[in-house]
Amino acid sequence: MSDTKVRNMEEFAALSGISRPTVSKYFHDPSSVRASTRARIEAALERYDYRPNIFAMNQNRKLTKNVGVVVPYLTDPFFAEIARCVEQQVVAAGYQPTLYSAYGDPAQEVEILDAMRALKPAGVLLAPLGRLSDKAAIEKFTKDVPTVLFDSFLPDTGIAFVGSNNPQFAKLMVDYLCRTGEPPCFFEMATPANPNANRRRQGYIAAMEELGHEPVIFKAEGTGWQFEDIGRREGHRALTSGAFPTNTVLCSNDRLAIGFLTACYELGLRVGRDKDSAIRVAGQDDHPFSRFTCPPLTTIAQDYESVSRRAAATLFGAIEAGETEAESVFFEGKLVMRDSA
Amino acid sequence: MSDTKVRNMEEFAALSGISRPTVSKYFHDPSSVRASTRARIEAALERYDYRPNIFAMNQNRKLTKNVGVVVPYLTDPFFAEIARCVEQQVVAAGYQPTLYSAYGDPAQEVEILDAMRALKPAGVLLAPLGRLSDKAAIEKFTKDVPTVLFDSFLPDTGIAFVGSNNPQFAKLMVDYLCRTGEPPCFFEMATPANPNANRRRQGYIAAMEELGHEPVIFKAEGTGWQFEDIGRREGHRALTSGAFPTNTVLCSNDRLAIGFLTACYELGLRVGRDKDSAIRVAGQDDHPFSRFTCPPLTTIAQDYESVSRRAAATLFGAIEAGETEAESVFFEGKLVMRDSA
DNA sequence: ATTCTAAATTATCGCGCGTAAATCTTTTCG
DNA sequence: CGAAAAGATTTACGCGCGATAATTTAGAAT
Repeated sequence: MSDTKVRNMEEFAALSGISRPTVSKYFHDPSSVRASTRARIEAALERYDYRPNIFAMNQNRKLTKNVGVVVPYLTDPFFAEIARCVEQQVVAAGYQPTLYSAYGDPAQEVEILDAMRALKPAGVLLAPLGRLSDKAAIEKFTKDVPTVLFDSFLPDTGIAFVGSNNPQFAKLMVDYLCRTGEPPCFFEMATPANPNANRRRQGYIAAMEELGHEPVIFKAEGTGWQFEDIGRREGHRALTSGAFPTNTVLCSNDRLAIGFLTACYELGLRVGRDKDSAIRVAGQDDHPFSRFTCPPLTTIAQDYESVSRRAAATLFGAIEAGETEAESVFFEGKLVMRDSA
Repeated sequence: MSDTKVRNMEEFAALSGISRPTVSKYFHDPSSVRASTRARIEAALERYDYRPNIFAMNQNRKLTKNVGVVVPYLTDPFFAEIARCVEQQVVAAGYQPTLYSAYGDPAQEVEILDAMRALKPAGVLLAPLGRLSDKAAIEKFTKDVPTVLFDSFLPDTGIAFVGSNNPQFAKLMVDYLCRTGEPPCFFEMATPANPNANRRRQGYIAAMEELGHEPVIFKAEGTGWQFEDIGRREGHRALTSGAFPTNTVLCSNDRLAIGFLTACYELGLRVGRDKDSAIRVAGQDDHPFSRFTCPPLTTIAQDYESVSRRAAATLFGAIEAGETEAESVFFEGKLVMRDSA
């Protein structure tokens, strides 16, 4: 690579012996120029290290190659993991992802969308906060920018929704737990921010009734995104107040379960499915850390890979075909048996 | 807000009764215009909802108000947490953060820096991958873009480094462990990606020798960023092979410790500092999850808040003053006593 | 060799804003 | 009240690229 600094496309075009409009076409779509000219441009690209000015490029383009990825809370390893998968898909499709986190704040979620509008993204993959989201603002945004929702469903919003079949999660786990021991009690947050929690509760109730058991639900007090804290504190309260008529607890999600396991430990309760154990604990999500809890957590695995793959595919399908609606998908969960239940 | 759509600054300037260059000045720095004109502009802003085109803005600006934040691996809650703090600081300073993760890949780290160069950021807060980083590429980048390094030190690179005093971490913990029981063995990765690990090892050795104990180091095999996996697998190996002459293990970081705790659990070893326990385990970092391990992990807390605050302050100080060098800072860690040691 | 067509070239405009110089206006303060 | 200073305005140009129309060229097919 030469040390010559190329200032703009004009100059680069001259150096490569190709006219500027053709070079412009090349950068917009390399396959749109003849193979021989393409080779010459790429040869010059090797020598002179020129890159078009993105600001000048995007100024006159209706849409950029940017794709926004928005998650509710990036310090939650679950969202960090799914964001990673989604970003990977976006890159594979030839777009450039930009990652945003609302950090649990609905106002910040709206700000992110506002800022993104100015960036003219080709599309957005959005996992909304859920109950606290400014639904009107989000719906309005999705009318301006092609958006696929994932993880957290909002009605009548965006091109499509891609997520998990949450009622099935709970049913799967209830069936397993009843098959192998006492029927589970349900441990969830009193006011869950995420609508998936409601579907899991409903799935739990339905599954229990189907098997002829009385559903028992403990509602953990507390708000915010410090789920482990809540699981621990309210786990103490539930366990010491005898809130559970059976020896089995199904937590609404793994983070609650992780806190609940801490509470069990601190109360000297041995957790597991063997005879010596006092209690069985299960979660839902297959959180990256659930393999390392003590004991490792039995849970329902979300299909991160399929969700992100499908969400991205739906978005790019819509962008390229110009469709404004597509079919929503709910992926099944898989039971992951570990030692906690 | 009127429904009139304002297309550009020209039009907005006309609507607000101010000349375009003055409006331009206002957007660049609202305090640079007279209070009365500022009021008129802001009144018009209320009515007409105009926002300057960022692409056109940045095209002719040498520097933007963007600040890049780069971390090695965002699905590591430690980096997610520090990224959150850093982003907060950047926003507070009136800049717009953009978050990137190299996901452990040096090539991707370089790509991120390359892409960022094109975005003309005012500055960058960079936590390098460490040993695997393309140091030459990073050093070159820091010569073009004001960059403050954090977490992971690289010599002669950037404006300054802001991180933790890692040797002190180990010393603090060794002192505590020796004071309250048997001297610790050190459990670390054989080929750590992060240079902090080396300083922690050195700190361990120095502290042990100072107290007249023989340092014992177990090197866990394995590469990559799945530290918990490595801690668990190699923990099994270490424990079953009798690699630890004492009943106390200091892990190089909390993620290794979390995996190590799982190994202990699976081997039926009771972890803790009471008489009934077979082994004491300690970590370093105060990882967000270390409060919820079973037992909760005794560790050294990194001062996330101070590190991010200082890193941001150093960067903005340099940007505004145009300095190219500043003093590096190493924050002390604090002992967090929990039940594991 | 001729013809046809796809591709490249030339020429030119426009995007929305930054920026500079010169001029005009307002505020400040002695 | 007047002069100096600070701020606003006008005018004009430039940034780097997208996009278009008219023209020329190259490559493939006949």
